[in-house]
Amino acid sequence: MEYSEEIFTILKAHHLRLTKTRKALMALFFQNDAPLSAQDVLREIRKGARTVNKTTVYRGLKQLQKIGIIGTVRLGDRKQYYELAAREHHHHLVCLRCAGVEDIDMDEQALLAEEQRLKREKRFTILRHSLEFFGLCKACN
Amino acid sequence: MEYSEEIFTILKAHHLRLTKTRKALMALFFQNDAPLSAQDVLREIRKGARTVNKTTVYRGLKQLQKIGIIGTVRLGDRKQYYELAAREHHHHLVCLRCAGVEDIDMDEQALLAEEQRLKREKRFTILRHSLEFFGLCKACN
DNA sequence: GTATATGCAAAGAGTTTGCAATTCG
DNA sequence: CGAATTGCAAACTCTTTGCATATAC
Repeated sequence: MEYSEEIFTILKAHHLRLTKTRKALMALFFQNDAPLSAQDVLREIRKGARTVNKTTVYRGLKQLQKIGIIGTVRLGDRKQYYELAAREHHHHLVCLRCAGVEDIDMDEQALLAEEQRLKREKRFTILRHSLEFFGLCKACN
Repeated sequence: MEYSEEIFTILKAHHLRLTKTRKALMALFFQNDAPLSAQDVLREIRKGARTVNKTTVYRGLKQLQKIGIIGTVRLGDRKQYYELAAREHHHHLVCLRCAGVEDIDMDEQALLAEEQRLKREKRFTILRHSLEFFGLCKACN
């Protein structure tokens, strides 16, 4: 998905307008790989000489999530983090010291097999999983 | 670890008294396999005709965690959940409909291999990981 | 012009802190 | 007795809601 036509179409389909705030949000997520919290988003947008209210940001994030443009991740603290949903499924490496986050791609064979087993043995239908690694990054080590 | 001598020794080593609240907390965790939130704990203790203040519960949970008797888990909402730390490492199956939680044990070969890779390729020291599955349980299916 | 967006203040959930009163050992 | 524990109220973080005003289409 690229930031322009397609996004615009999705918004229109949901009767959402292409406002300045929404544009700023999009730009942020298309520039950033790391998951962003509402606070992160606020801070970043404010750097760009725009004043935005936190309520607006919270509402904007929720709407983009609802229409499937961004998705949420939990990284061990009480915050909710957001990242582009179009990106392929991946997990995160969270540094416990500097709080930095790195994306990682890994072979999910084993996890998928496990999900099959759970389906078979416990009759539990798995819809998604969350897997994050915590530790110390290269710099903090 | 069993609920009695050893626990008592650990408490004493940390200058913690064996109070009624602490006893109630222990009993709960030794009876329950599912991770409990502070609210859960409050509700359960109150069932037993004891009145406990939520502050006391929050403080109690934190202390037991600090001395290593219980550990924390995140299950996708904003709450913190606790469970006995002595139990072997495991993961959870969370039902998105009834919010029920089941423990699961699985072969972690693949995850450990992945952690080795991260250590090698990214110089990231993994201290722990969190893996939870979300979906619909047998009853809610 | 009208439906959607925004800002502001206030409220809500979960959790923590300060302080005086209480209890364990 | 003295240190550890409790309860209560208040504060704090993250997030949501209500309502009047502003803006996109």
